Amino acid sequence: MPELPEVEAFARYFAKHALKKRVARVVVRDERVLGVRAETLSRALRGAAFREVRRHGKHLFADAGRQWLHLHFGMSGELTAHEDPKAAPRFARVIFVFSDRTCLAFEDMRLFGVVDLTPSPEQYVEDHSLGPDPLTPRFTPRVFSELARGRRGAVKSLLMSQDVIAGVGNLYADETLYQCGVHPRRSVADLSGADLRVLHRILRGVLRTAVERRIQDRGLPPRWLFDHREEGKRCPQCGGSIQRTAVFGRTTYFCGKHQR
DNA sequence: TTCCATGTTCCGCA
DNA sequence: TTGCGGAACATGGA
Repeated sequence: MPELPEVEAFARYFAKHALKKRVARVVVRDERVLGVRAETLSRALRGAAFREVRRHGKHLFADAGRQWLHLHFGMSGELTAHEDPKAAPRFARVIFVFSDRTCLAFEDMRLFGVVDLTPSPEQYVEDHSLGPDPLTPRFTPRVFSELARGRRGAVKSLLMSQDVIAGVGNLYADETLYQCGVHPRRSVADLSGADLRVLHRILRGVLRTAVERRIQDRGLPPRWLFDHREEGKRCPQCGGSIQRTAVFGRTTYFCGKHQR
């Protein structure tokens, strides 16, 4: 489930369980999640202590001194801390073992995640043409309007394009449009300046609320679309019928009555 | 057994 | 150039 709010919760979890601890060794159980050679990763981290953790969109970065550890969670990645490395679960692909013998496991059942190294978060963002993180002050309504200007595609595509906004995936794109009452296939060119300002405000509200909930390990509000992602279900806001379609190659749910 | 899944990337086409 | 559809990646669950 890792989109921006989940990754923010992972960042807090990382800070709690891994920051300021010295890395004793790195156990690579499955090299397929690595973006660097196992030996390179080990050499970069062994003996180092993570000094700071940062997040940009769905990407997590931890300062290991000369380099930063970069984690991307793909479809099914998550972090879990354990008292004993031997207790790390089945899908733990990489395990960071600390000198106090506790460990942090990068779990990823479906193997779409990535563990690698980068010179700095800024460099990574630059190299991968990531857009601004929508929860930073830099992401103003004006910046959002400029990013949207000139785009012809569907508004859902805009929200999910990582080079426009970093961190919004399928679920939170649907959620935002649902709360705005905007149809996911509505053309960006068709949105007024006022529409874009509303979209910007609701997007940030959705993400902020989701971050709070995820940090507390709670579910999302019952009146959100989130728990009603099923064709034919009743819309908790207007009683309309939830529809299913595909936009931007992803399964998309929306209310056929109040999203226009 | 078949279909589907919260992500990214690449190719081909309009 | 931009944007989109579709496929591919790997694996488990409904």
